[in-house]
Amino acid sequence: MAKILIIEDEKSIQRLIEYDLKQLGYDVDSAFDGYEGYKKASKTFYDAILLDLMLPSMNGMDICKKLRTEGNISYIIMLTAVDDEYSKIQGFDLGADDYITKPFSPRELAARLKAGLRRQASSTKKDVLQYYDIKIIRSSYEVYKADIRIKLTLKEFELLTYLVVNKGQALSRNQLLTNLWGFSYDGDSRVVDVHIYNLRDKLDPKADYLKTVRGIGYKLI
Amino acid sequence: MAKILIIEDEKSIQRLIEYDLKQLGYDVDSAFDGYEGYKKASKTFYDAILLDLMLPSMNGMDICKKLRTEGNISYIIMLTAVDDEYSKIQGFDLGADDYITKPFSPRELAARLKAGLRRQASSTKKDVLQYYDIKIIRSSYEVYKADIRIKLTLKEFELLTYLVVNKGQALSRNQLLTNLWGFSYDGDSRVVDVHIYNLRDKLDPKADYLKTVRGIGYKLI
DNA sequence: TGGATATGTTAAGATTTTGTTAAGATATTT
DNA sequence: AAATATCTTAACAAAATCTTAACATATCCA
Repeated sequence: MAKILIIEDEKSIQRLIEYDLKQLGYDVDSAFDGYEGYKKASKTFYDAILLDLMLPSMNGMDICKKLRTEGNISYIIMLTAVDDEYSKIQGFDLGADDYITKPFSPRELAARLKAGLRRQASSTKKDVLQYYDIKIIRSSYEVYKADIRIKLTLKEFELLTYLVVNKGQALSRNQLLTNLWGFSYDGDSRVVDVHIYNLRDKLDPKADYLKTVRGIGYKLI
Repeated sequence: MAKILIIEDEKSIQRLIEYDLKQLGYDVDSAFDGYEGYKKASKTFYDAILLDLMLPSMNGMDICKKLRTEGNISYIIMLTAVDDEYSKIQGFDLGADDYITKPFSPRELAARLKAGLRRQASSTKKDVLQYYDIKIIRSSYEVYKADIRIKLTLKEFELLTYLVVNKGQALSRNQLLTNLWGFSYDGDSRVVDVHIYNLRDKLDPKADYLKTVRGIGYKLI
């Protein structure tokens, strides 16, 4: 089921929404201040993000803008008490997909969320993926690190893309083999390790966002 | 920048779209009923037209049909609240290029518009295509490199045209075979490779804008 | 601590993919 | 029908990439 992130500091509202969405079968996660929410959203992929406008430590608009700049494609719904046209327009401008004014009925939220997610699902796959300063352009098979082109082989490219798409998750060697090689090797192939090594080498020998998960496989934090 | 015409009678929606598109740098014009919209569209050229289905004085379908009959080639996106397959099909049938259901997110509209305009600009009925110092004249099947005529065979011509229209994208052998040969070969034909080789040879043996994307196919950078 | 297990690192050679050439097949023109 | 042009195939050469295997190093757990 779809993963939803609620970024809302008012506990009463947050609890209500979380309860409701869980009842509807969504996989719900919450953050209670702006920065925490931003970190969560940029680390893990959520199908949708419910984003309060007024938040401690980092406001909704900034979070939205920053996420979009990083290539985040979650369906973002802004929650706010401010019902004026100005902030509504500004919200859209910064990349929100929908906008809902407090107080709202749970039914309305659910309906909009459902509609949004449906649209999301049908909308085309993103061509450009961004992970910090790494940019992946799928249609041309190009990768840039801080705007400098990095030449990757096909397997490296596929591996990196898969890691970025599933960022935050630990991916087992078997999962990688199955999804990128097309079948699972008999247990103990070291192919993945070698490609990971080469990828680390090409991307940045010093950086350590490509973590080893001992006993499992690898993940991008 | 591209000129866009919005034909929409609901002021709130019209204002929102207009604001957004202007923010994105488009040159926006609006009409508030069907007949006014039709007159504007047939008098002035717009790169794209956002056309509401339900309008006073002349409905969207009729406008679309009439414009197409007159040879209008603007990129037409239909806006409608009616989310049934029937009117969607009919919309396309009458010559709409895309179709978007209300309520839609401005981001989605912007994305579709951008994609549509890009398609419009590069591929459609342009007779002369230019790629650096290479000029392709489709109607006469002539190719010039720095104003010097280069004689290409038909397949070479088609291949080059396809590459130029889709420049930047890596094109798989299968995609090329399907689109230029009309069917996909059983996996491992080398026809494409040979034509690419000849094309490189004729265009400029030294230049390397026609890149090999190992494991995939070819692309023009 | 020290052996066991997992991962990092390297490089050779196996494999796959593409470049290149030319001959034969097919289509077009004379 | 012959001549010509174009396309496709096949074969070998060249290059890039992938995989394996081996050793080094790190981490875990008794």
